[in-house]
Amino acid sequence: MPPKNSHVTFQDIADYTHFSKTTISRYFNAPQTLTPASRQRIEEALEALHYRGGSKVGRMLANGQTELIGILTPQFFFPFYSHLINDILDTFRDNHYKFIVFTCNGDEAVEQRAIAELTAYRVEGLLVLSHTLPSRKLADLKLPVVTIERENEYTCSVDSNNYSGAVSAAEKLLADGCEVLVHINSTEHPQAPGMKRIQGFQDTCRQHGVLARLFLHEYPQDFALTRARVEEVLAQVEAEFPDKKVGFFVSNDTFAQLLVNRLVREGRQIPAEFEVIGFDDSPVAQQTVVPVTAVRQNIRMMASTAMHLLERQIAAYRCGKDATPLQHAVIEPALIIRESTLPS
Amino acid sequence: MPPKNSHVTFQDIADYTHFSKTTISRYFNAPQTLTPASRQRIEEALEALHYRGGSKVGRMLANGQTELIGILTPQFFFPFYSHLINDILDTFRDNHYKFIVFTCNGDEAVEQRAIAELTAYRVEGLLVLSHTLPSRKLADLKLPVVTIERENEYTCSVDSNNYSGAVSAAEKLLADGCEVLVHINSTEHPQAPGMKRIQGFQDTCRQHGVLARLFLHEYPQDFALTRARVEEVLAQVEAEFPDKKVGFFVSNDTFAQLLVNRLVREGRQIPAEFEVIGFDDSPVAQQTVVPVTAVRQNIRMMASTAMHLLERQIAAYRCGKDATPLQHAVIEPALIIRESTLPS
DNA sequence: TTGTATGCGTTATCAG
DNA sequence: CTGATAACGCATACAA
Repeated sequence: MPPKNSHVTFQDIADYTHFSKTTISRYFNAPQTLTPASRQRIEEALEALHYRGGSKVGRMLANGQTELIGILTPQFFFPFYSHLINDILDTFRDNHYKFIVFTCNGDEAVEQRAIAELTAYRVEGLLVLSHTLPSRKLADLKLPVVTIERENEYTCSVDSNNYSGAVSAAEKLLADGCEVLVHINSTEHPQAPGMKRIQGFQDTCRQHGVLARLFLHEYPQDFALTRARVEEVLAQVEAEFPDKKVGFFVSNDTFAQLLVNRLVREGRQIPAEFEVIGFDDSPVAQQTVVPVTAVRQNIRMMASTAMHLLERQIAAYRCGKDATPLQHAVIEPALIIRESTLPS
Repeated sequence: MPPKNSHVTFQDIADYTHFSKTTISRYFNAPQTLTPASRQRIEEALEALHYRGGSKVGRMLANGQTELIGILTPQFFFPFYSHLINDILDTFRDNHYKFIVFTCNGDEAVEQRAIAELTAYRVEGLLVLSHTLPSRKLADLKLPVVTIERENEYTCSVDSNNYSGAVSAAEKLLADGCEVLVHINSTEHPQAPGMKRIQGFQDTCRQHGVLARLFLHEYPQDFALTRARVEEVLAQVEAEFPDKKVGFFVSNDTFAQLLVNRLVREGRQIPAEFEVIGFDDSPVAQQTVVPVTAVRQNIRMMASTAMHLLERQIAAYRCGKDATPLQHAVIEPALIIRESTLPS
């Protein structure tokens, strides 16, 4: 009988049943190879010993499979991150992988420590949403890695089709008769997938011969700054384009919401005088006074695609290969029409 | 020289330096006990072998300390959960604990599986935000556990002071001259800490001799339902209390936001005709057309308190005790005044 | 179908 | 200050 507060091991079960611990191991990993009678005997023992499951630690050491995946994310405050990670963690339902999660918050030192820990725990793969480390460094880890919506030159990746998202937004604004198109975005890493929104926006405007006005700025660190930024942009736009119907394509929903709030409080008509389209389609988009038309990222699809790409790599690694061909998945977003633009 | 794609072990370093692996272990765990010369020699070896850190798996098996903590949460869609978990994960900066996270989504089977996995990985403690399992069951695990904002009879816990939060909200509405106070809440588990908001609200109204009107309903599963619920409540209130200044105390910010949006779109004056106070103070509260006064949960404090309580228990367990006295921490929230009530 | 022997990478104990 | 040896809990190749 094992000590009270400790865990029941295969050895304990073996002693109780007078089998060897090998047989006990087989009971769990290949039950077919035991006689029904033996199985029965072991089952009784499990009952008697109050067996609550074996130790993965021993298993990990013995066969090297940890069933652990590491997630590196900046933080959970943007709905995009929390929703994506939510959907990734949900794959546990049909999948045996467990996730160790780190918030790195743009701090490279923390990210390095996190990676060191993850390799120490022998995680079988990495899902990287944070963008402080170049993909080159990630590739050096010689570990299955999938990066999501970030610079991805040397790693497998999943991104939204930011370009086509921007095109569909711009085309909607044009179709609704906007005379000037304004795009508000933040300047990030030049290779960030989100930068393609600028390209898609500009290309579409050029193609239609309509004026494209860009407002690029650094990502506002707090809410007051974002608010100030909205004021600046609006003042500028009203000065530059009085009496024109302006269509705003904004790089995130929070910004779109602030814009809508501001316009509504000034008594401007949406979508008659102004139209607004956001990006992400986070919950705020539908909760705004005037619900906001937005480019919806297919987050669920991004999560499952990322897991598939990672599993593929993990399988390859188990077969001894230490590099798989780079695959870059691009997920199509959808334009969700709400009241901040004309009905479709 | 170890094989190319494999990990460098203490044995490899020992072979290279002609020390024993015991000495290598000591180099990492008690460097003071080595001569500077030996340290030097080992450092050179680490360099030469491109050592990238040892295996926690071996360490786990040898000394039983996994430095792993399990988190069980319903999901990440409510800002309360994602923010709280964000702040918990952030403790990694000053702390050596790593977190395995599960989203259980109210599914008891999933939660059981998750717990089985977590014990299999020999996590040293559990942080439980999900509320499908009674605290009695959690206590049976004979593992350090802290429950957060949920039924907590048999476990250590951290809650917001829901009662005092409700009192301060009700008092603010009364001080602002509201003639009728309406509280909208959802019916949860009767022992859920959030239920104390109802109590605090009612007690305050009774004390001031003001009518307290309660709207309790099941938690709306989707956004359309929430919206419909807002309509019903508003219709009812306008029918029951025409020409009265009504103060709403609402159990979450999203609901408060919808209420505010609805009132604004109907041209009602806030805070002249109606006042609204939300709960949580999630980002939506300040992003609404009329920024919403809200009871702010001190999430950062809740996170750090939870970790402290858990560490205390873990320390006790390491000393062989298998039960620590139950501690229930209660964190004081703060009323954040915004434009949906009169200025303070 | 079952058992024996060995190894996984680290720490702990006890000697030297 | 350093080393030999035995654990930790499980899986696997090989033997019976």
